[in-house]
Amino acid sequence: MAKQNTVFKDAYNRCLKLLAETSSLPSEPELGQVLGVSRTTVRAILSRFEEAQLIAWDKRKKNVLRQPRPDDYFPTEETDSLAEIIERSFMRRILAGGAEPGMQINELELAREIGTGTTSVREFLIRFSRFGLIEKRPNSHWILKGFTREFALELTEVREMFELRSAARFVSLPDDHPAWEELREIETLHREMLADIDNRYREFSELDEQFHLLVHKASSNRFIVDFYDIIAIVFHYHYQWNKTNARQRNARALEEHLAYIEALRSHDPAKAEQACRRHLQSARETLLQSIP
Amino acid sequence: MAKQNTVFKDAYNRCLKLLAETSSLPSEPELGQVLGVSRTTVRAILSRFEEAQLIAWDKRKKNVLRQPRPDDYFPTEETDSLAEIIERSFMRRILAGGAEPGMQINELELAREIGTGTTSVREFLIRFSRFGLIEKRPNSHWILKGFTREFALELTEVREMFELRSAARFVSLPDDHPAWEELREIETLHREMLADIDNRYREFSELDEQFHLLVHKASSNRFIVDFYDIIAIVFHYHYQWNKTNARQRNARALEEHLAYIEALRSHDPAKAEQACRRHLQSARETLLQSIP
DNA sequence: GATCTGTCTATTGTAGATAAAAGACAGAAC
DNA sequence: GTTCTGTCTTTTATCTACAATAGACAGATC
Repeated sequence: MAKQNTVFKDAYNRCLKLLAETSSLPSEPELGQVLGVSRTTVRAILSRFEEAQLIAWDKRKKNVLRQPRPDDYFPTEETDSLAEIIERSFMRRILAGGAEPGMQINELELAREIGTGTTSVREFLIRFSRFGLIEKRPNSHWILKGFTREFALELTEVREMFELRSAARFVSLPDDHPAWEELREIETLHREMLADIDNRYREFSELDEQFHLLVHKASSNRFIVDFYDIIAIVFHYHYQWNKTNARQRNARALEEHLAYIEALRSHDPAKAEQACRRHLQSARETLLQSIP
Repeated sequence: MAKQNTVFKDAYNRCLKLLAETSSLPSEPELGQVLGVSRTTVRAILSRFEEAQLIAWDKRKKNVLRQPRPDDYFPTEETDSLAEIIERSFMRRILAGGAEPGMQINELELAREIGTGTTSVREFLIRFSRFGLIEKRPNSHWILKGFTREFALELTEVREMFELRSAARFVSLPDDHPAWEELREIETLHREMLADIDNRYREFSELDEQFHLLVHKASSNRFIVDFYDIIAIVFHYHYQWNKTNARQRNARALEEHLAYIEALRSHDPAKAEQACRRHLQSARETLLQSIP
């Protein structure tokens, strides 16, 4: 197989949802826009819809014939891109399995285990190497440096420098900057989640990422914003992995975020710095606690 | 061709130099150590030496038969790894040629131009993307973000944060830390270069990199040290590219480095910070001046 | 008994091939 | 005249294959 058609399958599934809500589909370019794919893919989807007798398609007319059934959808396993699959497998291995620092990583073995070609694994490792968890020996293997205490400390050190600076920039953003509106929306989400924390605490990870990314973006510095990728991936998998006291930890973090948001709103740099420091410190502690 | 044998050719050339200075070569493992290659490659080199009647090889005896001639060496173009070739071609294109921001980058076209396969170009672009100069549109092309004024400002902002912190760490290193010895050596090189500045100012680039890397390493933070790669590559090509007033600029930078080194030596954080700031500011100005 | 060599195997780096996806262009439909 | 569709070309994502290189092991040499 040369290329997975995951783009097609994922867009197909999303298009099925659109189809469920209307009696006739819009033009090809418009669909492409909405689904974020090219017209080639849109046309492939429409052809398949026609085959499945979901629509009657004649040039500009795309009339819906019937509602989609559950078995019209492609199974979700088939809609993930190869890169996502590799990332998940790899993170599971290094976080859960025997992740001793110094271990060698073998491209071929990884590829076989994941059931994919070496090229994709190799490209993943190259991309992943910027996270500082692995290192390449040219013409030879990769070395796992491990998710160690040092790693966490180095990561949080930089994170704190960057986030403090970003928060300082944030407070001085002009009032008509769209970030303020976004901050307000995020605040609302925080309050909603906190009101129903027992049921919703698992959703915190995503909101956490959204909030901190917004803060980092205020730096207008691509290196600072890009660095947030590293933090996000570490915390993302960290949340999946370490579930002890999750409810309580997340509730506390939500409270801290709210204080932090309020401080940003005050436009007072000193208040913002203080709230930021307080939250970052507890985030750091949480992370460190999870490392043996 | 599956794999270039540049490792072999480069090691062969270096081994020729060793051969010129002795009457018999050491053991295979020792040669591998010295040349930084595996025994397989060492044995390939020895075989070739034998064919070229440079040595008489019988098990542990590797007696030199004649001195190497200039034409025994492989031409230097053949000893560069593919990655180096691609990097150079690419940097030339984006720094010298029409480097309008927003331009699309085409893997296939680049590969054809450089005369290599797409895989290598692709991997290079992935690795290079962490420098923030290009960005990928999945399933589609890369976009050149360009060596712009914003890029330089964002880069120097982070650089200054990192270097100030590293310098602060440096002054508090214990007296027996090897960094102090290295600093002394670097200082000597500075004085030597300054004494013969008219002839040697072109060598500054390399010394500059060595010095700042030493400072960054004091941070003991892999993210800070890794970030220095970006600075190094930008300044490296920048020096090659912008030669106006090179002599004068480099002389000034050398003086600033010496003041900076002295401040580090004083163990006084305030002095170090001041000297660091002063130098970073002029480095920033120099960089900005070269951008249209 | 330590180190070296001969031989063999496993893995990486790179090219080439191919399906999926993007995108360009001309003519058709509004 | 703008937007859409049909068709075609180009480019990317991925697999497979193979030479270069690394690395392992047993027996030879010191």
